[in-house]
Amino acid sequence: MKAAQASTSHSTREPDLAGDATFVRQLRRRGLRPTRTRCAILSLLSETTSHPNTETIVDELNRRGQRAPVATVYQNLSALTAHGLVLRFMDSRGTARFDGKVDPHCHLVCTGCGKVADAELDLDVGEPTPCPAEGEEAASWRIEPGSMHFLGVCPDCQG
Amino acid sequence: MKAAQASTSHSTREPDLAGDATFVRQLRRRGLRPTRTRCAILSLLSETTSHPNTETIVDELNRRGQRAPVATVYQNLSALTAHGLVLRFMDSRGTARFDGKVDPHCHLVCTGCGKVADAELDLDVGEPTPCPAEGEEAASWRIEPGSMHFLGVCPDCQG
DNA sequence: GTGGCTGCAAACTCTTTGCAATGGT
DNA sequence: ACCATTGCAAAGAGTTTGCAGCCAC
Repeated sequence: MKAAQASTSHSTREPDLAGDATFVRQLRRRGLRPTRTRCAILSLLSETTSHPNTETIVDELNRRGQRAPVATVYQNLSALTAHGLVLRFMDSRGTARFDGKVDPHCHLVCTGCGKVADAELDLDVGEPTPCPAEGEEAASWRIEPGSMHFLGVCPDCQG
Repeated sequence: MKAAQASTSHSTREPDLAGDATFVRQLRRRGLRPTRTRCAILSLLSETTSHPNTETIVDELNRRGQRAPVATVYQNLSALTAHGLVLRFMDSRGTARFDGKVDPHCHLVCTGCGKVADAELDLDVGEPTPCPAEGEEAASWRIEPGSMHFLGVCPDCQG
């Protein structure tokens, strides 16, 4: 995963932006400052497929020595979401879940335990056609890639 | 919509179960007692395509003279959901939304304002195939009909 | 140096829980 | 009469907001 670019210029304190140069670049490209917390969040999300919630992300950051208060993590996740670096969606409990994988795929969300699994849909689904229901003109929505979700019951919760 | 069956037997107080016989039957069939609140909720949901949240439902009940405290409405919506009489899902803000239409269709959920629109998908989408990711065996999920959701940006929120 | 970010606390919203009173069968 | 449901209050979880101090540019 490309070793840390080590401490280069400025001060000698701590390996600043302790993160992977890839994340720094991603953040800069979107006009976001590459802070340690953000790099750590991106790094963490790129390594998992478990669609963690905010609490889990905070815990994992702590575990990695990249301690950050909840509010900051919320803010960062909002910023990253708004700039398209991560995908945010709600599980069946109404808790926000995050996904570093932004390319098209879909999610199975368990209505029993809230678990989320990635899924593939073998057919190439085009854009859904909004029903021009009450007042809603047939104007088109901008659908986000990788944003398809199915509610269901996971194997563990069946029975 | 089939006029009320009027007061039949028992007491003469208030038109009890002031609701449509259809809803009474639906509730009984699922083993739920047909209370006024439940009939009113079912009636209300059958008349709208706006996927109201709990607060909106409470307001609408009040407007119809079927006053009920929030907690009761929450409980009833949970019961109705658990028994498959209504569909519950989360909008992009993590607020629960309800849909009286349980037959297969899909939802567009606006990440900007939280609005939800019904949509049709012209192709017959089969079951999604879960990726057997980390620990998750290829065991199959039970997918609920009418539970497909897309995140996107509605016409009003674009620009 | 300046403006964005962090970090801590407090507030807010949505939802659930507990329990006595009421209502449906 | 019995048990589910109501109705009210209070607690709980997740998230947002405010503001002083810090850091990236």
